Amino acid sequence: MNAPSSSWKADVAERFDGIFDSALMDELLTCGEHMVVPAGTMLMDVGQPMTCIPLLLDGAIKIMRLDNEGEEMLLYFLESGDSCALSMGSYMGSMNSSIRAITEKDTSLLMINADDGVRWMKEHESWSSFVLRSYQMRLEEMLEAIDSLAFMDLPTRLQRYLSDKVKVQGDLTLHTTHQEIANDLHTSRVVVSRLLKRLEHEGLLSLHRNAVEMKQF
Amino acid sequence: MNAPSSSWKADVAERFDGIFDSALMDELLTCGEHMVVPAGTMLMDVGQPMTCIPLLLDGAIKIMRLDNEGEEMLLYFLESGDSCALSMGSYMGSMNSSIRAITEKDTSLLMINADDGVRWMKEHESWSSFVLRSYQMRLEEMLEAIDSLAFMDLPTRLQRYLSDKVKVQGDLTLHTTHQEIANDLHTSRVVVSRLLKRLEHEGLLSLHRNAVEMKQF
DNA sequence: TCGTTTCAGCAACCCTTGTCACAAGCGCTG
DNA sequence: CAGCGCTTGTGACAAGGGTTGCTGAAACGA
Repeated sequence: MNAPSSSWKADVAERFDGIFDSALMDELLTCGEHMVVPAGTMLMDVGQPMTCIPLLLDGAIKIMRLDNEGEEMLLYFLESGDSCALSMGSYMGSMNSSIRAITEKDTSLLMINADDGVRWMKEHESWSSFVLRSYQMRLEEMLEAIDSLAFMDLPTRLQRYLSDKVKVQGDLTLHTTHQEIANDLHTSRVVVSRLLKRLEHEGLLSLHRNAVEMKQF
Repeated sequence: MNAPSSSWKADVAERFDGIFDSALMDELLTCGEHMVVPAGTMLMDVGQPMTCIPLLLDGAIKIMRLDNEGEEMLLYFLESGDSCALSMGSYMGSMNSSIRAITEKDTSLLMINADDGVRWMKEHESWSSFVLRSYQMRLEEMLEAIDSLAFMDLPTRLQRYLSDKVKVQGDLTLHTTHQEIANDLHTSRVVVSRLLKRLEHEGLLSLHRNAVEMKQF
């Protein structure tokens, strides 16, 4: 991320080495548009047309579902090397996003034009194979989201959330507020404060203003 | 379903007309194995290897997720023309099913060997396109499942469930027990009885032994 | 026909989670 | 420094749902 901006091509080559064949790699480098976006940027929102397919080079993206009233709910995180399968929807009938995507960290992306993505499906087997694997991974992450909603109680979900977030952030100290956590878990701030306090008493973490410092996970 | 057993080929032709090109259609008819299974048959279970891809000609299949203790939870129904995207997993690394599939009605299926399915991905664009569209539809059904868990209360979920079931069954009278409904919604029998009673008082349905008769939906 | 099993109704109780109200502390800005 | 907004802590309470135990009725099988 700190290297000169021209180095993203090396990054792509390294990240997708062994996944994309070399012809496709060339196309990626010429057709793809590289961008670096700061944490907290909304990359995509519900109802927006999906004109491009993001490949994640570095950073992390939070994928959320919204209900009619605009209430959020975290689905999963995308990490380096992932792609947002839902944005493949453009290949299909549904042209509009049904989810919201927000960068969780400063993030380096390669944006692929949807038309190119569609064309490559026929031309490059390594691409279609990547897309399918990507769908499969998204499906499995959705299943995990369902598991946690259907089978786990809130304390457990909170711990899972904190662990996931530590892994994604790569930092034991999470710079976030109780309100934000509550939004992601679709519960209320008071409840989160209560549970966090309990975990602090159990010695699993310590609480600070705008920060949760995990001891273990 | 009542026609002579040789007529399934006509059924396939009709069902997938305009979706598969004629060359692929021929392959389907030669490679596919047709089977009719009675309602309540478990077609696939968690942990089983997925060696074939089912195409649904007629009937309906209930797709469920299980937790560690074997507790069930309904994800969605597959209906005529659908395919089980999760069974495409064989194309990817994950060879084992993470879901359970049970026929909801007497069901007519065309089973495709996974190897054939993989081969067709390269050879027939109408196949790869079908597979992708299928993934997309499954993803969207999963999103609905998540919506209902995250955003809806139990009375609402129950009504949705009953409506869905009426649509799938094609019959206003559902031949089921409160216990079964409770399993699908991952709650307890007593709670379902309570809520159904309330709906009966509201005149939305009437209750009988082993049956729920919907008035409207 | 009789005993057994399955299904549904009901009441009482409890736990988890959500809500409301309020207070206190931090940090920023005028 | 005074004032304000944002964040967190806390107690009391309400509601949704899950649990237990028991009952009677319907279906079923010998």
